[in-house]
Amino acid sequence: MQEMKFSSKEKAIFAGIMALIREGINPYTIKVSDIAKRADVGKGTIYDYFISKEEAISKALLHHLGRGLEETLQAVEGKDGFRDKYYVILWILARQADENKEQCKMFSPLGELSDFYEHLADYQEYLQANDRWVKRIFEDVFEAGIREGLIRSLEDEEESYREMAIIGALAAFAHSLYHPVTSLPAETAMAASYRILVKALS
Amino acid sequence: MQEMKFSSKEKAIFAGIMALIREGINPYTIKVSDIAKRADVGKGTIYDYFISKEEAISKALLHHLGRGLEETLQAVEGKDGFRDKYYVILWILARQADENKEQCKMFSPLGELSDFYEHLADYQEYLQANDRWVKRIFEDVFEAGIREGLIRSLEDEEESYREMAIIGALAAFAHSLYHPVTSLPAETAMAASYRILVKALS
Amino acid sequence: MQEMKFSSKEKAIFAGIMALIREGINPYTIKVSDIAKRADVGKGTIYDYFISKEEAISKALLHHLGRGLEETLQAVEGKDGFRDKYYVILWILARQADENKEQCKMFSPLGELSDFYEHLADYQEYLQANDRWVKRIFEDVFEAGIREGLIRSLEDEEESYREMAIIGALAAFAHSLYHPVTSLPAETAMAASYRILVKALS
Amino acid sequence: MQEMKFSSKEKAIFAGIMALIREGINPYTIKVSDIAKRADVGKGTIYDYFISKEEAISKALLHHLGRGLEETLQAVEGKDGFRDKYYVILWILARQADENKEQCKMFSPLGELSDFYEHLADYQEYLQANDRWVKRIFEDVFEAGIREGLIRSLEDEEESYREMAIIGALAAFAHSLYHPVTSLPAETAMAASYRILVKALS
DNA sequence: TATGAATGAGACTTCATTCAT
DNA sequence: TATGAATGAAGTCTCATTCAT
Repeated sequence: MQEMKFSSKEKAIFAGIMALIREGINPYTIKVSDIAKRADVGKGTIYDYFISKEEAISKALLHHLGRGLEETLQAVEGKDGFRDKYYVILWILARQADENKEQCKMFSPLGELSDFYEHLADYQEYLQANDRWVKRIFEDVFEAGIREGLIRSLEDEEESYREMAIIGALAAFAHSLYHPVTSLPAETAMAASYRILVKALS
Repeated sequence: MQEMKFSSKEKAIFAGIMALIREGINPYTIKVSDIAKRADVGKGTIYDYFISKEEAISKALLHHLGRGLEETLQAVEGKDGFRDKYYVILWILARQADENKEQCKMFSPLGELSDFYEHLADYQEYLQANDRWVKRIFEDVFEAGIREGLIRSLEDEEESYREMAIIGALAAFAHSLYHPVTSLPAETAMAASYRILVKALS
Repeated sequence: MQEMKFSSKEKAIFAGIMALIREGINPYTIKVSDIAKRADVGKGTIYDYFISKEEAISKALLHHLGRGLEETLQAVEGKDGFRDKYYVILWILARQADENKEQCKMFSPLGELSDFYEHLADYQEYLQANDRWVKRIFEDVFEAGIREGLIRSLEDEEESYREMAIIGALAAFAHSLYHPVTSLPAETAMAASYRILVKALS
Repeated sequence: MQEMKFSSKEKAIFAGIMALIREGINPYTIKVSDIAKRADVGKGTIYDYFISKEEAISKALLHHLGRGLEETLQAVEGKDGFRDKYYVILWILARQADENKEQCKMFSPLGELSDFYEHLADYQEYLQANDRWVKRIFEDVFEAGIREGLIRSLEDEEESYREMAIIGALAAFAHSLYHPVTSLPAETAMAASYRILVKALS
């Protein structure tokens, strides 16, 4: 997955698409001409590298997701304690909430853009690759928690419980970021999310 | 809010839109002609009641959401214990996961359809109405939990913590429903969700 | 075939297409927007009646052909003697050479536009209908010739010879009309064509 | 005419174009990239030798036509009697009907591809060159016929009659080759064509 | 009030042509 | 000289919206 390199044009197109999304344009309403303008390539060039607009957007999204998760893992590994590792994820989520909304999807129950991804021949492959990143991120966090005695070491059959707990804790935080009515200070929401996680796993 | 009644044509249009979405058509790709066919009305009629396709879909979605939340509240009130009340919500989520994916959004951190809602003049009004439903559902559940001593009565400033906890617990369950790779038995996932909630709030 | 009536829009589109062709625009290079402009209808209207540009042009051509052949038959039946009947066809060909080039195709060895027609589901049906018109025209001419003793009555197996003879005689005339280098007075070419026919069949 | 030599690239391009046409691709829908692929040259190379796609196709077609006519003349000259000379042309037409449809155009009343040729600066020159070939072919046939007393020697003013007769006889045969409904054995059609010619000219 | 035939702006995509290498 | 990656003009077709009935 990581080995597959992209040409400079492909990378420019990906960057253009993500720039558009970051500006708040809905992936479903992006126009080819916008992508071309943003990526500073001709419209035809997009079709030299992708067979359709959908494929270009799907691949851009998935690629971005993969890169984001990879960076998240590095950030988590770069921290030492359980709390710091978890907070790193929360900060990344918070930053992404400002910039765009895609990254969060990985931790979210909803794959709203699946319609897009389904256009993709290697959809499942991509998705599994991303799942592997998520797994590694979670494992790194859990190991620290267990080492520090903050969370209990669970038997095998409860592995899925642990995963649900961290997803829930992250989703609760993400909800506070995205939900327009509630406006909670980021620190308070982070503390609450961390508390949910620790209590659920202790 | 409840007072605003809809004409039979409006209701037919709402029903047509929701039928389409339930069939798996993405709200962004619904065509006016599809709605008209589904609702068994002329295309022009839609513009007699809504100023644009976006408004029709937005209102249909929000109306559906409101009705769903109202029914959820009734179902929750119809149950007696904390556990049963919470499980009723989980079962409703599970059913909706089969039928469509919209309802869940309310509990989800992501308002993926916000582009649609934003076209709506009375967007905030609608949203707040739905939030009020959610609040009432959660309160009913929490009261039972406190009565039964299963969850602690929290001070005011921690109200948002309690809300985040239930949102997280529900989101964790919803994630297990929607995420294609994990396939956990519904009962196991429900038990896990309930456990997360109780631990977080005890 | 003849029973199929066309709506006023369809007829307008047919007329627009034929007007374009009569102006010398090659059927392969006609643009949808040109047709729409010529027919004074919206571009979209064309797709309400035909599934593609190709279908619209094919049907226009075939319809025009059918109408032309029908009129030719009537003109031939309206004349009395063998010579006059045949000359009517020649005059029609001469007129059409001025106006457009399609009609002649029926009498011509080449169905150059067959690429178009092949897009048509009911291509064969149309073609056979036109062939039937051609047959009836030829029969009417031949009967007069036999009555007048100008051409021999042929046995059955030689029916195809007779048909080839008249096609050849007509094609020879048509060639003189279209071939840019030879410029023969129309009357001379007609006399020659008639002479070829009579000699071949006597 | 013969003196104009073509470079190997030009000949490769001509061959590529004719290969495409022989495969049944309509000259109007040929793509430059197809030509390049077929001719095994770069797309840019085509523009080093021709100013446009149209010119390349036109010249390929005309060149092919000229070569075909040249070969036809040689074949006709290679035969001895009137009948054999004429039949050689018929066999060539029959073979070409299998392979492609272009060659026949010369003998046909219709220059359907004239739109192409008109793009050509030296269109008239080309056309006249081909006409000269056709004339020489016909003359060779006629001389034999006169020598054998099968056809009458005509006065000057009737030269065009003789030409029309042979064109008509050939067109009648070509029609039987191309018209999809009639399916006459080749030999029968050839005999009929020959009979038309002899009767017309006796 | 209700309709759906008609519209045309604008989307996606193709492909002839260019030009840096 | 030869190439083919890149371009963008221009094509086909869709579909939200209008309006005469």
